[in-house]
Amino acid sequence: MSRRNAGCYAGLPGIKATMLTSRAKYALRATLALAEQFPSEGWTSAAELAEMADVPKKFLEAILTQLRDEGLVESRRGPAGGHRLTANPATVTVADVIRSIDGPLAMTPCASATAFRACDDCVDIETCRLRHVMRRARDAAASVLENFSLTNILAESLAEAAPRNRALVPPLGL
Amino acid sequence: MSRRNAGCYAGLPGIKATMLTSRAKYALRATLALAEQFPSEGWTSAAELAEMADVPKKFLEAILTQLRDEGLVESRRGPAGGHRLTANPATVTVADVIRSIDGPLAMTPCASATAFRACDDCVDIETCRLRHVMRRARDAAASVLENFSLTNILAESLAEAAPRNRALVPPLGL
DNA sequence: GCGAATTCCTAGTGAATTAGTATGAAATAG
DNA sequence: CTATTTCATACTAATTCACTAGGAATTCGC
Repeated sequence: MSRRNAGCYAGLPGIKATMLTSRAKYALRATLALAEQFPSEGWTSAAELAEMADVPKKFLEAILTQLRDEGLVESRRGPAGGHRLTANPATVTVADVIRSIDGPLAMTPCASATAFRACDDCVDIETCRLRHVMRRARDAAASVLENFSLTNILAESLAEAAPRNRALVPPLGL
Repeated sequence: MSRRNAGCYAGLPGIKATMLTSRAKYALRATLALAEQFPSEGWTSAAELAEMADVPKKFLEAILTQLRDEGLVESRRGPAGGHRLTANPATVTVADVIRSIDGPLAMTPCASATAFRACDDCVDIETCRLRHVMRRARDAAASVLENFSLTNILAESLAEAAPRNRALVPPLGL
């Protein structure tokens, strides 16, 4: 099988990026699909979600397990079982989902707010000249990702569908 | 040999991040070292740089070649040969260096300003609900990384050394 | 031109990660 | 009891990462 995320910047030979993994992208699509179902009392099966989010079913199962381990979703076995968000999607941010799957947002461990530690090759963290920039870059990205909830995203795509209501685009909260 | 960047978030089992590669971190340390030499007429050898930036010499050679291909440094062979920045370090940003080595800053190709394209698994880029957030996150990070020049970083670490002069911390330019 | 210092080029290596798939056990609704 | 679902473990093939090795090309001082 060909891998869908392979060589994601493939047009530019040799150039690749520190990107989101497929897992994380799929997790975002899946949690978004779950957010649409919220707060129905029922459960959405992995098969349905795979269809909705266009993610390989078996792979999605693994991703949902991880999301469950991280506390973002809960699941139930058996017929009529499935998955659902544990919390109101208005309180679940894009940052939450990404962190659950791909780990910290920062580009270096020493710039992480949630999982700070020195880089393995760090000579002296006190005199490191890169930490501050990396921290500010992380903070800037985090302030966006932490202020977009799943509900925000849903609302934004609705606003998109009804272009008259452009003013409804949610505030950034920078 | 043990790898210095291996398992960079290792404390947290299973959790890893979309981080800077060692290459990019090393490239930053090396260009910073080169910025300190600027604008001396001479050339700094890879061996010296490896020492200054604490990077394995042979690996640094490969990194410098890449930086040269990207136009950030120029080199000269022979005794008294070496490398130097092609431009004033005040005009070279952290974003430039990262992009030269790790590629675009965006976490998805569809959110890239410099290398935009649809994700390989993109169903329909028009209705994609994630592109906008990812783009804003990229923009936020880029506005930091593109406004820190090598000279800025050097100046900041100087300000650090002389804590009386806190006001000298360079403006962010957000 | 000679020798030494340096970059430059082509390969290669071992480990880790990624993007999945396969198989079957455990739970649960009816 | 049975069908449906999650859950756990294990597996694979491709790719990437962090390097290293070895030697060719270039250039300087003499």
